[in-house]
Amino acid sequence: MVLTRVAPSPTGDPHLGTAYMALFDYVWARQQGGRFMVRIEDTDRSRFNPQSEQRILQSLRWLGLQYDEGPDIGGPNAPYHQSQRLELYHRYADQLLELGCAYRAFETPEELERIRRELDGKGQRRGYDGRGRALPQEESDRRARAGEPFAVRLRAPDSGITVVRDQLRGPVRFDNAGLEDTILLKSDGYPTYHLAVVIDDHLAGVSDVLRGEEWLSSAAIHVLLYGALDWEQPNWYHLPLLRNPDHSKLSKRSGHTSLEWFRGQGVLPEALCNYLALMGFSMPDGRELFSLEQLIEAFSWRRFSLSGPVFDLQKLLWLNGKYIREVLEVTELERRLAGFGAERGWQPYPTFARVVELMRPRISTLLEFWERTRYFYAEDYPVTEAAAALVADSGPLLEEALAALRQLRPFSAEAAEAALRDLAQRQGRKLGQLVQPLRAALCGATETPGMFEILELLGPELTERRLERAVAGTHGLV
RNA sequence: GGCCCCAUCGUCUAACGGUUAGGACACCACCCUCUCACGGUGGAGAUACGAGUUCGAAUCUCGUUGGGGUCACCA
Repeated sequence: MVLTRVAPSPTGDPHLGTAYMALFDYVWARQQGGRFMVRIEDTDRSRFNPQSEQRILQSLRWLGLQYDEGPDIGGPNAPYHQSQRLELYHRYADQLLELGCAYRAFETPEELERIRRELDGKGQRRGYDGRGRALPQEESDRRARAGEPFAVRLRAPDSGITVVRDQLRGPVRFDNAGLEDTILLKSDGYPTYHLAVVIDDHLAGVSDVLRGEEWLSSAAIHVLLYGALDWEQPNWYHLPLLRNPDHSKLSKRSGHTSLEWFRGQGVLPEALCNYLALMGFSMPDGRELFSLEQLIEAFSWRRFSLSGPVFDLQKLLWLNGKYIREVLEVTELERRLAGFGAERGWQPYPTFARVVELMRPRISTLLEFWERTRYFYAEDYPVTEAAAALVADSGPLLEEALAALRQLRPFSAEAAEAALRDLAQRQGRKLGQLVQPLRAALCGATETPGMFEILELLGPELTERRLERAVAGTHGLV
């Protein structure tokens, strides 16, 4: 039985990298008929952020990556917060101490800092020299009993090699001499990631550990712990890290990494999942547009690439546009736009459905729709510099257009086209020379859907009012 | 710097010893056209380098180079 898990740390914004891992956790578990679980790794009290957990869980739900067990829905492996599992970690830390696989270290942060500097001076970039190993057992016990704070450190083997059997790269060998006596239990009583992850994954029966490549180095520590506790190892999958355009590990510094940002832009969750899947996986037939269901159907690790993919916002936006115009039904698109707008105070209006139709091939996000169609539903629409200039230069021409449009009956797209073509011909101009100023005056922009359709949607009243304003030179001064 | 991972167009990738090295985004041109998009057609653009194995290497091996990760009482 396959059990995968994603284990976010509630320290800040819901991260794109979390979604990336969760996506493959979800897909792999579903395909294997297994389960997918969420666990909260809240063992760092200094970075804990009380809002973070709910935002992360909500982002996962938004993406459609439904988990089978987790902090808010419970399940057979509760509790799902590491902060509520402290006795467990202590029990196994004690066991490791008894086994001789770990030892107490009493150095203070200041002492450690000094040790680190000494080692660095000797050209060794490591955090600790293992001096705590020399402490006699009785003294260690006595100081612990006396209440002196200590950390529990792994007693890394001095020789031999530890092999991490990564499912994606084959055996990865680590020289044990290069391993550090990593801290397993902090002096505040909380475990570090290394101890907690091994215990929790084992106890829950996590069969497949999917995580970022950043963990590969410390995977040796985890393998050692599984061995010390005589537990069977899970299958390891270290996935490549999403990269910034400069190829560094994806970070806030050079791009957007918060899932909430993408949602706020009006990126569709299915498009984001689809795009994330493309970061490493490829369909056998090369298709780039596919649903989560199709991904589950076709997924295979053999088709997974290991080079760190650069996250390309432009391509995501293209894909999102593709979903908007080709995947979603129009009515569904209307529903999403309405829902998106509602959170920001934008309401559908009488001509909304028709405007959606016209804008569909012209937008790549939901936000873009609302931002670029304000002239359809409000009078305080923005006027671009180019539009303002065009209007200013076209007074007489607009007056003629206004006169012609006043006569327009019915006020339909067809009639408007006939009238404007006729007017342009009488003026000896190309249609565009007439329509562009009109567009600028009526929409405040030089880039919009077809003018004839817009005239019909605006209707005679708004059209006349806006043109009168334009002719009077008060355009854009609402 | 030590250790570890990775290496095909600018970017995401296909090709699992034999292909004119394919597709997508982006870019350029043209078509469509009232603008902008969409759509269509075409174009430019890659196997990092060097050895080896082989009749034959993008593909296997080694080295070099480059990029990334990691070396916290953070995850």
